[in-house]
Amino acid sequence: MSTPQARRGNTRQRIQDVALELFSEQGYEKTSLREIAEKLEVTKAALYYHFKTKEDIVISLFQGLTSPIDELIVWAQEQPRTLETKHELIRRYSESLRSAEPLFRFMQENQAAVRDLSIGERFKERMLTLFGLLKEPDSELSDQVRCITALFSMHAGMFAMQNVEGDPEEKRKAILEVATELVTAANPPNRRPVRPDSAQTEAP
Amino acid sequence: MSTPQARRGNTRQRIQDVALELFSEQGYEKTSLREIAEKLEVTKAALYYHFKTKEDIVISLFQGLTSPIDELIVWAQEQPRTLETKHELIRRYSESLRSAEPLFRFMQENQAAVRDLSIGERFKERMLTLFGLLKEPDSELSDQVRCITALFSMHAGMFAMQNVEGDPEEKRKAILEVATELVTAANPPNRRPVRPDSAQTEAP
Amino acid sequence: MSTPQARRGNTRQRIQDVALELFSEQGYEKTSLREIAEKLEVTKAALYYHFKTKEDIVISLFQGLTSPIDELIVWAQEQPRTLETKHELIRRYSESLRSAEPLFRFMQENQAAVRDLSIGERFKERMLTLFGLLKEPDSELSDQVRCITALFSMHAGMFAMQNVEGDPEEKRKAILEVATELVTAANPPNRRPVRPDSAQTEAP
Amino acid sequence: MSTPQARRGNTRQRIQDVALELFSEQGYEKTSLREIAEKLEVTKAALYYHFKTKEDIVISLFQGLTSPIDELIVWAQEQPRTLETKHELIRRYSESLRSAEPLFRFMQENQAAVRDLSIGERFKERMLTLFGLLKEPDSELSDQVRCITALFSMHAGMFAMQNVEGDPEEKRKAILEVATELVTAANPPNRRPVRPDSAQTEAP
DNA sequence: AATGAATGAGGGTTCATTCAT
DNA sequence: TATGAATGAACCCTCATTCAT
Repeated sequence: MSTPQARRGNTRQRIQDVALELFSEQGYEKTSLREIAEKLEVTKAALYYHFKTKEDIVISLFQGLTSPIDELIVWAQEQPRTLETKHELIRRYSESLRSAEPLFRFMQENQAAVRDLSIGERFKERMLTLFGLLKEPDSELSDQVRCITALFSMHAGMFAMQNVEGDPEEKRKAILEVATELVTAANPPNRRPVRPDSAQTEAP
Repeated sequence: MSTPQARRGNTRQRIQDVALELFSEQGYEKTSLREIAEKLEVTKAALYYHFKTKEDIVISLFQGLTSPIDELIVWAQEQPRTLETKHELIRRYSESLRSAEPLFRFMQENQAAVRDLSIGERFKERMLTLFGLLKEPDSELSDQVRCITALFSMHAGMFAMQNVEGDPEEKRKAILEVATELVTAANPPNRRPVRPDSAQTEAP
Repeated sequence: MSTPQARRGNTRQRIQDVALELFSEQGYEKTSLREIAEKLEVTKAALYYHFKTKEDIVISLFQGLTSPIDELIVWAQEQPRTLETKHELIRRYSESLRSAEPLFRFMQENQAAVRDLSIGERFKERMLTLFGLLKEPDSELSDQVRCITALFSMHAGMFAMQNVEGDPEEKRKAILEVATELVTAANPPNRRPVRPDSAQTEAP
Repeated sequence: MSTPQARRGNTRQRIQDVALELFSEQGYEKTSLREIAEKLEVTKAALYYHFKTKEDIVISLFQGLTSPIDELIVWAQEQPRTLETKHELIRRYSESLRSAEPLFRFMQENQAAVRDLSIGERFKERMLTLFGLLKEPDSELSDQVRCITALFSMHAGMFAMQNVEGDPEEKRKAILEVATELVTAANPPNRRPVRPDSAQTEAP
């Protein structure tokens, strides 16, 4: 399974795999490059052939994740700001997260470490943008909470439910369902008509 | 305000304050005892006079938090398992958290570090117990998600909303409101009639 | 057995007892004052009320031992330099050691530590003096070995024989017996003239 | 002689040399890795490249010694249990020790430290095995003392006689001579024939 | 594509010791 | 006759990183 021959040429990938595994198991700070190297049966120096720094490994891990999200954001910005769009937004988001579960677990559990890791700031921006796309500009506090909770539950959901029995895909659907409800509740249909400060009579 | 004389006798407290501040600002692993000591203008060794290990400092930080929660759990277990009880449960829980916000930020952002910190396991148990008190024994996946999300939103809520403007106390209320809704939705009134173990024929 | 009342006034003694116990059990360097203090249920500072330094404790431990040996040396120097005197010397020496066994175990097992402990040099002198009293001035190498071995076996004997079953007092006698033989052999009465093993009739 | 270039490739060896030197000069506990590193003009971290722990250095020092002794033990167990075998045993043992003098000085003077150093227990076993090979199964206490003394004198002998003038090789021979005598005396010729553990009618 | 050897900075922790009270 | 609080120095050890080969 990991004979020297089989390792030819895919060391970079293997480093990423092991790194993600250990990072999300033990945390970023507690995982040393020595540990990663040992598990791969290579030298620490070999890691430095493939990655410039420890942080670089993390960055590379996120590379497959950020562009899908960026595309999603672009897509959403092009759509009309309807409830349907929002529903579709989180549906697609949920989809994106499916393959990235360990990455999110890692991020969720290592926020303190990730925060000053350059990826941190970038990610926060995305979150705020998504948040902005979900909530109405002047919505009430509680509606904002609903939107944030919707996003968070999708991030944290999967591994927060490790103790709950059930098929992973079923869980994901359940989480999406709740998130959708929250978004729905955060966008009351009859709100804008009544709002006095800008007679947005979007009546049919 | 910080003359050597004025510091007599409250060093332990001051260590805890600075530690919590730095831990939740920079993360547990990235905060060194040297740093804490320097900020206090004492020696590292002085910290060791007051606390046996670095972990011991963390444990002491949680000491004021665990017992209120334990009491809350005991209280809830003595109440009838009604929706009102559940509402009151999270209302009280929200109250408990008010003073413990930095502690929760710390825990939320350092899960990886906290996990093998002895406090981690204990805390997880509490969460599972609370979860068990909120959800009905045989509730559907989506209802379980609602309960977990309710709990999580209360933990993460405050600092997840740092970018949202508004009075902290207002935010807390908004969060509580959403959490309450989630719990309500997770406990559909027409479910209980069917439950066999206690013919609660709550007529339609 | 160690009520606060019973401890009145004899703390100094108790420190010495515990110190000797721990020193010879774990070694001098590995035994910290904290450990001693904890076992006594006093503070480290209390030790410093009774002893100026850690080394001072050791010195005090040897105080009961050095004078008997000094007296023994004085006595021996006043006697005629006969074999009988030498026998009596080691007999009395053996007697002195009986009560000082833990002390010798400590010294034997912590030579490296004791060496630069001021007591070390002083003790070495005594040993050399005793050695000088046992051997004849111009004796052969092998006879010098016999004398040194006699002394050493008395020091190391007791705890070197911990694995051998038997009554401690019996052991001491056995050791003394062997030591006596060694001294006898090192002091052949008719030495140079007659040595038997190779009719070296070095007659004048 | 110690240019960076000349040092390449033999650092491990140099660490061992300096370590043994310092350990036996100052004691194990009192010798810090900083000291060793400084004397070698490398960093402490360099030591850790070559040895996993401080204890590991000690273990490596003993590696050249234990196998000769083990072989010696095996050899002796294959021989008939005669006096000649015993003589040859200690003769060979003495030979083994010749090159290991500093090591034995170290061990002898740091027993307390070595005792819980993993090497300690292993070494003690060897000693007991050798002891068992020298003494007769049911020999008297005094004979057991003779055997133990024989062994000990060979260990301690060399550096116990540092103050005695004479050629080292001559000293070794003298020590071996005395040890041989002790073993001889511990194995009385007329004991075995008669031994039915009682009625030892040792004819005149 | 990788290694062997090393470094500098810093980690948490422990020590003997001091001194005002 | 002790203690509470603190210190400075040192400890062993680990880390991410470098660089010649």
